[in-house]
Amino acid sequence: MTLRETIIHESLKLFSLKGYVGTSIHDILTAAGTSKGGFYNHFTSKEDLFHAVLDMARKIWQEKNLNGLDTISSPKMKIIRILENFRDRYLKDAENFPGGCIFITFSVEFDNQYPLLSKKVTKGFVGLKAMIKSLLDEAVKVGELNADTETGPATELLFAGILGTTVTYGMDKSSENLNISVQALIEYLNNL
Amino acid sequence: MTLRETIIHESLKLFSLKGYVGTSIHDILTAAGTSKGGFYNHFTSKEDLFHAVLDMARKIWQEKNLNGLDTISSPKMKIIRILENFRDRYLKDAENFPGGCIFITFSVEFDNQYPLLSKKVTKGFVGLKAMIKSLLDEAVKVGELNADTETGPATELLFAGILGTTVTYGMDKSSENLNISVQALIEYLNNL
DNA sequence: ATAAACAAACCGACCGGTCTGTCTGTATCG
DNA sequence: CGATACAGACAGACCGGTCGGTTTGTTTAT
Repeated sequence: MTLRETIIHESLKLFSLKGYVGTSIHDILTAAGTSKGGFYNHFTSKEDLFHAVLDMARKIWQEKNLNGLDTISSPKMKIIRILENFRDRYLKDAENFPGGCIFITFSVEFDNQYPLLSKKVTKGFVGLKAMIKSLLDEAVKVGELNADTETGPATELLFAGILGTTVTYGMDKSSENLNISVQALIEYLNNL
Repeated sequence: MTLRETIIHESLKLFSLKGYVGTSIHDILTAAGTSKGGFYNHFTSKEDLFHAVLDMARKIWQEKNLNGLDTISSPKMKIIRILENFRDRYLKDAENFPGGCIFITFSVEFDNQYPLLSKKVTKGFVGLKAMIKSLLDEAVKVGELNADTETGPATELLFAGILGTTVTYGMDKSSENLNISVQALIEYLNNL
């Protein structure tokens, strides 16, 4: 692993644990075992690093949450698979996100304060929400859900449920509650 | 309003907007129109102020979310009233929480980093969760919900839904999405 | 006169970022 | 082949500015 990669990966973990503002360049240098010279040889600023970290986090998010989705044809089963991936592969991924979902941390840290960074983070959430909505619409189309199912409210509930579960798991780190929450969301989907 | 009260109220707003660490003493002094002397005459430290702010936030939370609850006897209607209060009286309360729910901000900011402060913040969430659980149990008891209703998962879903809605509203500040989310939670409760 | 309330200069620690210098690997010469 | 030139990688001293907190001094009310 190159120094640049090491810095990005260590920063990802530190940002997950302490947030962007709460993590100092010094913290990063110590974790990556380098110095100011090493850092600024690869990044022009802390914000430059942030963008690199966010890109890496996005890649990991996709790998974890969309895993195996291409082998499933049913849109309803696709949503369930996302929920299971979210529970089993993503939230518990302490190697990359020891402090919990980095997007939640960023979004809470940035809104009202760093609109530009906030906007970039929010984009990911919008994408997830749109994906859920289009899968629900498709499920209605192919008859997996009743034709009169209101996919708008269902999307909002599933999306809010995922976010809320993430926050809760960040606080109590309880696998048990996590399993119950996700199971409740799956059953909600099945009862639509 | 005394200077102490002014400082607490302005800090509440600033913490809601920028978080605890992100808000400097200088910011607070400017907002409250005072100086270091005025501040440290009433508080021994920034953390001392934090506790005062948290106590005030808790009071406001109760006033807003539990409003009118004592006039309702039905446990199910009580939960619905809480959800409506949460939507109409609490989240949109820009006077006290211009940057959104301060407890979410604090919990995300503190977990993994300030365990003592985190624990104090988490206590409030635990209380809300327990309240929802006991209201659901009571609803089962009085026959408002089927006897075989699993109140555990329902509690987790409602709780995660509230937290997720809070995070979402903090990001997009969309009243429309907020209304849809809360309505979806109410309908989930009615379909239990 | 006295004490509380407040203003503001000041302190050391730490912040992100710059700058200089060293060290190492490789290309280019005789 | 061996000496030299040079570029990129990295170390760490250093910069101005801001942080939370202390101290000193002044105003105000009793």
